[in-house]
Amino acid sequence: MAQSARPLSKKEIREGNERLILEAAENVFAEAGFGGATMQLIADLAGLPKANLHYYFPTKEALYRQVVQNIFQDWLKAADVFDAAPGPVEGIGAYIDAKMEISRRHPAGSKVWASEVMHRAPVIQDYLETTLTEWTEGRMAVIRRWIEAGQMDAINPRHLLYMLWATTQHYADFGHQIETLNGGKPLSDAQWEAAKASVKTIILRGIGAIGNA
Amino acid sequence: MAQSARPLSKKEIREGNERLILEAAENVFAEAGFGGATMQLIADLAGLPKANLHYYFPTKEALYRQVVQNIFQDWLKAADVFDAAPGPVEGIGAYIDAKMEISRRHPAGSKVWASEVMHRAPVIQDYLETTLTEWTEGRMAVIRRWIEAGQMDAINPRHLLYMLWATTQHYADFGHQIETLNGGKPLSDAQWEAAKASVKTIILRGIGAIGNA
DNA sequence: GTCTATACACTGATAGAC
DNA sequence: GTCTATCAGTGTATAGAC
Repeated sequence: MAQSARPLSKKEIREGNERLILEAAENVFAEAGFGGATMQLIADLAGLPKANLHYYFPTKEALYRQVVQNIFQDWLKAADVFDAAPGPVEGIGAYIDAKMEISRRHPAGSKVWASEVMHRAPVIQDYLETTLTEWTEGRMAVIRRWIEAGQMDAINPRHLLYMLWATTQHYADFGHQIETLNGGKPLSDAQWEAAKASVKTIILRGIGAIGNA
Repeated sequence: MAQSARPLSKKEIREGNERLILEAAENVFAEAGFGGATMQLIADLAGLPKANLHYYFPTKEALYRQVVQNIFQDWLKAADVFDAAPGPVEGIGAYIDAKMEISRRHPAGSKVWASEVMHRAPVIQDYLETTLTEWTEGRMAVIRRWIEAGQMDAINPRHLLYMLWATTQHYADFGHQIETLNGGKPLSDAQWEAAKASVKTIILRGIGAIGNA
């Protein structure tokens, strides 16, 4: 309601519309896939004429590319908790919490990423080969240090990371299946807490970072 | 090379062509998604004219539906090992092995299923509500009996099942990402064995079904 | 920067000869 | 049962007035 008098600058208009379009695009790409999504659907959801989308993003693929890159950036941020932690209980525990929270709050982004990877990453293959590869190596080194320090069992670090990704993202990517098996209702707050607790308990016990109850 | 003389019966021709088409369709749907797949691509991969596809399957959606139903049937079969087992070590261990083997041998099917669920199951929603719901309830009952018998910890059975699905299917659905992180090469036999061993170790220890090494 | 009208390509599906 | 030719519908992208 503020700034009712001053007209928006061109930069502000651009940023506002781009955000509108990107948010709508993320949802439509998640629901329908790249091929099933149409610029018309995205335009309708964003509340703009279709031609305006092509004004801000030259092609459908350019728009899609921006959506995927934004998602990737969010995920990298969520991983900061990993390094700062003194051991696996804190580090992996916080990482599970962070990724489960992303699955809950931004399921569309997770689905777009999953779809992109399933289709052999036509748009973000370079990210997989550079940024993600380096990130993975770094986190594997952290896990190896925890193992050497006797803070957890000698688990294969790579497959542990895959299990963390798989389990947490499953709650977003297969959210519809989970909801159906929950009687058609979204998980309640308590059910989300139970999910997080189950994942953390099984994995942290499974790698020998905590003892039996 | 046998039967070079006798002409194929119409039934044999139909069955052979349907198998060809279904196999091609599974791969194309997995690679491109439902919206991105075209009847032309499927026809080319099957080595048949496009019009023949419509002779055997009236619409693209009917063909897709058959592909998804076949995948679902395969998965139900793989779950038989669960019930026959005397305890979680054998039951869950064999289930992990079976699902990892499916991810390795039929990754396309897994991807089609994942894509279908991610898009809110437009085709197999009824299966989720009936067959899958019943199957899940049955397996949860088995897990509860194991818990009551003291064969494993009091883990939430539902979230344990989700973790089993997530972890095993990840190796198919995200196979491209895993391959990229493996230097662009598919996992070797030894690496697949390491993957299976890691998953089984973490989960079976995590639920208290086996002790520390 | 916005939006209507439209060009152009492609896809699913069918008709009809063989 | 097979296959070429084709239609109707839809999608991306753009031109051009405002």
